[in-house]
Amino acid sequence: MPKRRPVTIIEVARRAGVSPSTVSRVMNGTAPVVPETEQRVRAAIAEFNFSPHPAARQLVTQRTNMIGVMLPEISGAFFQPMLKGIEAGVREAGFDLLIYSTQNGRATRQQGEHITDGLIIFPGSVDDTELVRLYQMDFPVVLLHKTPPFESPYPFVTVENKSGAEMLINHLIEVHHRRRIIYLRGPASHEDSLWRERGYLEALENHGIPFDSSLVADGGFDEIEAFSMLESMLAAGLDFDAVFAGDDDAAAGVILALRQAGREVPRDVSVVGFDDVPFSRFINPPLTTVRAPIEQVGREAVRILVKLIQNNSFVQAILLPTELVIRQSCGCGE
Amino acid sequence: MPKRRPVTIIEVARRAGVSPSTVSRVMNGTAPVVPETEQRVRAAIAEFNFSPHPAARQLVTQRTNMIGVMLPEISGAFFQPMLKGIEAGVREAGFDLLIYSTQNGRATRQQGEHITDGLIIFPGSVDDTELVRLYQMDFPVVLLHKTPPFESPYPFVTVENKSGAEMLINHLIEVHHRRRIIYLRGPASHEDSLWRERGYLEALENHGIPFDSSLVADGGFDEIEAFSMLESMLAAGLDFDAVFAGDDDAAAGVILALRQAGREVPRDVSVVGFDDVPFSRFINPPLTTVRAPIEQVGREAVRILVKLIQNNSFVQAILLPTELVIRQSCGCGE
DNA sequence: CTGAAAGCGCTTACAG
DNA sequence: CTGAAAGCGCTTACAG
Repeated sequence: MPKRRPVTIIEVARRAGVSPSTVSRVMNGTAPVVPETEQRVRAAIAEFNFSPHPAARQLVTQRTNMIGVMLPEISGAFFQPMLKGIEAGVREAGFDLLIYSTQNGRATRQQGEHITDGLIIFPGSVDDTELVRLYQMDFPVVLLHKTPPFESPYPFVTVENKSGAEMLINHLIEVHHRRRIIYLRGPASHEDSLWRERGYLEALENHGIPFDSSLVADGGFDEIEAFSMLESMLAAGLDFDAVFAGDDDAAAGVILALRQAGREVPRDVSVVGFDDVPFSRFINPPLTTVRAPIEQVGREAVRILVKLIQNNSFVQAILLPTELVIRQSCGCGE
Repeated sequence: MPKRRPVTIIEVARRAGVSPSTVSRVMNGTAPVVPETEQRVRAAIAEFNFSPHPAARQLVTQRTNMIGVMLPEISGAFFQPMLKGIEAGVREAGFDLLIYSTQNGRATRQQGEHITDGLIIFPGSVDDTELVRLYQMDFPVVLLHKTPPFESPYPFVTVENKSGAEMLINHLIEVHHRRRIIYLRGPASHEDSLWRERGYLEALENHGIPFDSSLVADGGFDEIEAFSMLESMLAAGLDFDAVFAGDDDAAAGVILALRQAGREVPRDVSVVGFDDVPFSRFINPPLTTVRAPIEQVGREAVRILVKLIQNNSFVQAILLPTELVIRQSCGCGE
């Protein structure tokens, strides 16, 4: 706790021989000020290295100048580029960034609307009734990778999951002649997983491959979880020649489990992921995946949120395109 | 911006038939209140779902209940576990987490001391004169992976870089008989890099291997930078049989450059990293490295910072132990 | 145990 | 163009 109290607007005003109102006006450019006065004020501000106390300003303006992001936990390779995009956007817009990780289900979010001018919300961090409550009080929110509940039509931004997954499965079928393709689902709260599954299903159907429910299981978009799921599928003697791991983290776990079981990737089994996170090109073999513009998703979300905060104008949804990235885990370029 | 103004302490007081003071006292447990009154107050609070306005409280208590972390940019695999540890610590202590990425050198930090009760500072994000300024006003700060300037003896937490690097190099020399070992430095502002270099030097010396300055270059603790550095060393025809990449990110870049040049890892060249970030076990070949307890570093830093904020009691420094993690990029277990 | 009053550091009508 | 005053929503001595 600072011993030496920071200087206030009063002392600056006194120094410049004006009223606090005038200092406020030059700082905020909120009313015309005679140039000569302005000079004196600026000099005093500089001399004291004055910066206004945010809490005081917040109290009267009712704006916090902060944007919050709510996420269930800080994990996964996905997280870094996403946060990077959000941070960049927030900074550009002149806001500060508050991180809420609702880890362990602790409900700190109660005050989310007090401490923040708007919220960016990840799947799994805020439940629908809370969302509705926020909507009813007109609080600015943008959803990430998640469509809003009917009663709170907030804008959302996500990526083309379905067509991305379809490209992936088409490739596996058409180029590598795989037919027994496992799909590992993500957490139930992630719509990404749902759409990817639909893409998977549709690609199968388009190629006349009958759906086998024993090939679909939970991978949690997570290395460890995908690893153990694959282990048990292997132990159960399941017959398959490819796996679409759900995302890249899960794909890393899958490849490890396969190797440990003596199955060679991609010779025996093709493995593909989703997202193209930074490490995907480095793993063994380099991962064939779909590039999701994660960082850009974060940026867009902030852009929309800031508009919401400022003008109340808003778009309904943004769907960013995905792109097939062929490396070697599918069987190409060996 | 919320249309429906949130309810204030006044309305709660009115509802409960008491004064705002009393409501404040039951909320903060700051003075004894007759049980029966307390009941009424609690009922009113619950009825209105009241939560006090943070800015108002801040203004009078001069505490923000926020901890800030300053970092130069959100990147590197290192970042995720570190932030995870910090987040967990902050949450545990009942604070909120503010992220300042001083990307592009934008100086938002000006108000860091206003908006935050204490700061966790990464190398490269805040310069020494700013640090001294903060110290002079008794502002709580903990440094990460960085020792403080003489005039501002803040506590810091870091890991055993030197002995970690030494273990690594010893292993390369003793087990794999490497003698021409490249060391790739990190950014100049990172003391980690310095200490690792010292460990490298000492291990060399202990084995009677003469130091060759042409084997030390900049890798930036970064995939891309390490990749190009290795490319140019290769192009220059430099003779070497191992590379200590500085950290794991750089190691990934190094391995890629080596492979692209037709050098096989680890047969032709051993490669080792530092940190043991999550992806290191997945790359090809699995990376031999040193495990730095990154998440724990974050947690410790918060713990110390919170003590600083509360009691002003403090420790000088914390040095967390590192541990050799042998996988295959060094040449083991092939 | 409880209330009335002052005050935290700003901004913003309202006068002039 | 500028100042005096009120007020943002709390907390905390000060009385009682």
